[in-house]
Amino acid sequence: MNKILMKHPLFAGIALQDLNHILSCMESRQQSFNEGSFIFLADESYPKLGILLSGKAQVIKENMFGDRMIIGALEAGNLFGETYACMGLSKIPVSVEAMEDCSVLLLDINRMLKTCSNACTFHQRLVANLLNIVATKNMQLNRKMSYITHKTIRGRLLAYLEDQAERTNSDAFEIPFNRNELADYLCVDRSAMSRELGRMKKEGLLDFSRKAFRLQV
Amino acid sequence: MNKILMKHPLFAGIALQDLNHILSCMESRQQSFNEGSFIFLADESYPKLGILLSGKAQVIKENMFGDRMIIGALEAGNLFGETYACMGLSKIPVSVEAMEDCSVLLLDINRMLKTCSNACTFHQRLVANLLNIVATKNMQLNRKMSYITHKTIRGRLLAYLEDQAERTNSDAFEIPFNRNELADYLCVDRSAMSRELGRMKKEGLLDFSRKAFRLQV
DNA sequence: AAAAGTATGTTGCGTTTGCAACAAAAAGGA
DNA sequence: TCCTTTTTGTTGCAAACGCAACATACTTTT
Repeated sequence: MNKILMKHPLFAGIALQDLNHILSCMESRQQSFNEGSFIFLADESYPKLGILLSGKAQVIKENMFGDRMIIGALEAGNLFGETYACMGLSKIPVSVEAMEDCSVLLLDINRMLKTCSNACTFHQRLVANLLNIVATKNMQLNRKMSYITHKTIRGRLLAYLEDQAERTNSDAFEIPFNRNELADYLCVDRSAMSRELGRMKKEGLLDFSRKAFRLQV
Repeated sequence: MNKILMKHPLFAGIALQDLNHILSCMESRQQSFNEGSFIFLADESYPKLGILLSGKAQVIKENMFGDRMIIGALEAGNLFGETYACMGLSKIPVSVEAMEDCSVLLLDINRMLKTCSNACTFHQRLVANLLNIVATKNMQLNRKMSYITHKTIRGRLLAYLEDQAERTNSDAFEIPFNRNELADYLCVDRSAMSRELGRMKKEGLLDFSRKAFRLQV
């Protein structure tokens, strides 16, 4: 458990001995869930900060008609529930189901925000880390949105690739996605994207091989 | 100034007299900017929490080639810079330019996160409010993303409208957008969207008049 | 009530896209 | 090295879409 927590951005900059102190001071609970059971139940559970320590889980939303939509997959090390906890909702609007036997660390956001009586200085760092995590997700979403806003596949590709070039300060760079993942990320059909990439290469806009790209200036 | 601040979600639940105390205790600065001057300069300014008190401004990003992209418009009451401040960046990656003479309140995130020496209890509320704001933006982005992920106009419309129905607990509801705004929000062409709405009405999927919609169950 | 302005709906056309099915190339395992 | 699996590229086709230009309906102003 400590291995996962020590590496987790939520506890960045916090030493091991302090971590244990914090966890007890925040009355965190480590809890196990059997495969198929619900870690959070939509419209019933009070939203908490969850860290999946082991196992796999899914975030699920059921609509009015009762059909379930999978919003996301969780694996060991993943943080979940933080958006709803930080929003201060009293009921969480999604469910989280254990797809394997799971071990979970649950933290109460209110305990996190209130400076504890023993003036534990790491609370401040913890809150700053949480803010950092939520803000970073925010920026990642904004970034993705700025690509997807473009209506054509070429527009999305150029927006994405030019951003990568800018962020690596180089016209040549490697992307972290394979074609399938990139197409998913940009919300387009893989084969159509492949076709467009081919066209762009033929037009001399760029060159690429697998994950290595080069933009022509 | 106090009128705007009192209504601002960042200071929700904080009384007027406490607000003034907080602002001084956080060493906030109220600053004026002439039209055309930069409130933040990309890659130079240290990111702060900004609240536009009066005037209008634009968030701008310049790419490698120097052409500027308008990321967003700001008007009185708007919060800006919070994402980058909360991420703990040392330089802000975008510029904010005053489009009119502007008055701005600037807050240092670090002062906000550190409990002040006089144990001002409202700091906690302030941080909770900030977390709430960032998390809420997060959820709004996620929501929009869940619509745009659909590849067809009809898919996006149904995702959006069904979500509205669910959130109002009714098949009949009013949307907050006109056609232009809705098309922009869903990243589709207005006329194509209008055409699709017409088709869906003819197929009996839904009915609508202006901003009033009804989904057929 | 008429005029001007804004919002919404309609339509034709060429392009882009998703989809499906297959081909080729690269990576990984035995 | 051979075989299997995965990844990437190709292509035909029908459907969906963006775009532009215009028509109609509703609002606001005077």
